[in-house]
Amino acid sequence: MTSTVEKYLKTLTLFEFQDGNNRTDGCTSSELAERLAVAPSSVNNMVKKLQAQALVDFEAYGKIHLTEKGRLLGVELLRKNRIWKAFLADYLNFSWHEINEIAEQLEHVKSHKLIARVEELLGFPRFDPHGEPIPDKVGTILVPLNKPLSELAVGKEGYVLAVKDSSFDFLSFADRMDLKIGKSLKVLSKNSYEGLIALQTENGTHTLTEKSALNFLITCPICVKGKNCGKTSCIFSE
Amino acid sequence: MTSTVEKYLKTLTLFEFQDGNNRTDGCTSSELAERLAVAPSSVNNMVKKLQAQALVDFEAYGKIHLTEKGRLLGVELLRKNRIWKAFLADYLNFSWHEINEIAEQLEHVKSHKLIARVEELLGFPRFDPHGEPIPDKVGTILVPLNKPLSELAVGKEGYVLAVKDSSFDFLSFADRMDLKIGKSLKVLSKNSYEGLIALQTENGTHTLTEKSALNFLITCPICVKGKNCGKTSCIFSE
DNA sequence: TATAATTTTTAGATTCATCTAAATTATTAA
DNA sequence: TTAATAATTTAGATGAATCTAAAAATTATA
Repeated sequence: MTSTVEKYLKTLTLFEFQDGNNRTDGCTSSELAERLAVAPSSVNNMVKKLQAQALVDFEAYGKIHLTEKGRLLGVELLRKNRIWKAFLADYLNFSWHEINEIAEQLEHVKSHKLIARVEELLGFPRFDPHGEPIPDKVGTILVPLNKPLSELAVGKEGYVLAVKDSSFDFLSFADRMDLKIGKSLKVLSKNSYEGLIALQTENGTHTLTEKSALNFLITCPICVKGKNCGKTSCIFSE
Repeated sequence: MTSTVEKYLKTLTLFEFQDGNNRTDGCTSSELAERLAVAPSSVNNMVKKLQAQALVDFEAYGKIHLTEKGRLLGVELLRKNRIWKAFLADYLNFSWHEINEIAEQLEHVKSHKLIARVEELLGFPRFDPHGEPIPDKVGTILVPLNKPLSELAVGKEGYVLAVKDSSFDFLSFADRMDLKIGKSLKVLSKNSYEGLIALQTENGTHTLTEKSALNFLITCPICVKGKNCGKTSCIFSE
């Protein structure tokens, strides 16, 4: 198993869990090619090899689907990636936007024991610093309830569970507004004509566009655990 | 800079600092080939490429020498390797003989900031868990005073600075006698006819052959810092 | 010093992952 | 339904790092 193969499997797994939901309709060669920043013909080439190892299902001109074997390996990579991210943030004080590049290298280190020990050191976290769920050892991914910030009504309160854009510019922007994972917020007002949302964060008040707001996934500290908080300010009430 | 190139540079650097001394007579292709577990022709091929990048000096049928540029890169790899080893031992409780394989993967992760942060987390250690010196950021390697255990007279006391054999069997054997890095010992008696040495360790008393004793490098906790302890039981006195 | 043994180098092949450019198949729109 | 457009696949090439087997050079031995 080369680390290139690992990269393909991880990316395919991310496609399956896009938007927190299981997606079974697979992905196309060109979608995969774009995500991997590689030519479509390279994907085509590699997918044939993956098929020969029973890691994907594929037929000419069709969609690419992970097999159960491929999915398990892909989820394991996702697990490694997110545990390392948590380590970089918690133990080495890396900021949000510096983490991705390093974690992508660390995830390819081959040692089950290593990742288990790091996980233990961190106290078995369930989410990485971007708010993404960390799969457990048997490959189960717990996807918590959430809503994009853009759908929150005025007066609703919650905290940031995850962000969907991981570009440097976006993460810096989020940093400035103090909209980091775990930070709480309240919707102060909405201007639906202009598509602007005013927020109270732990930092102060900020205004952002609906388009950016789409990239923040919000949840409720009680409801996310499977309970029901019953508050009217809860983003899941009504 | 591929990680294969890094492996070559690191191994060449280890040749230069063999036995704690600077060795300037270079190494041959076949020596390098053996250490890297690769065919001599592969080395020959690669050395030409390294030369094209001014990382080594080499001419046909001659010895391989690192250039200053190559040496600096090699020492940096050594530095990374040893900092990771310290991390694996101190933070993740890996045992002595499990560390090598994992550190060899971690050392190729590309991020100066990462290794600097890990070093900081560990409190800027000067030696790795095998007792090998950790080069500093400018590539200086501090080689502490030491003597092989086999040269210690009866009554001398010291502690284990490093071990020279890193085979699984040897390290397990050392573990059993509690002759780990940093552990103290005293020479109780010597049977020079049979070549046996009796020791008091933190663990109890043990007997080992002169041949094994050659693989333990011993030092004095005071003298190693450049001072002079003055005790008669010091391994550097008389 | 000539010959044998060893070491080093060359030559050519292989595997992995990628590319470009051309050919093929699928999809969309007129 | 046919032509235009887009996506996918094939074919052939490239670069990295390796290998084996044969040739050349060096070193050791008789």
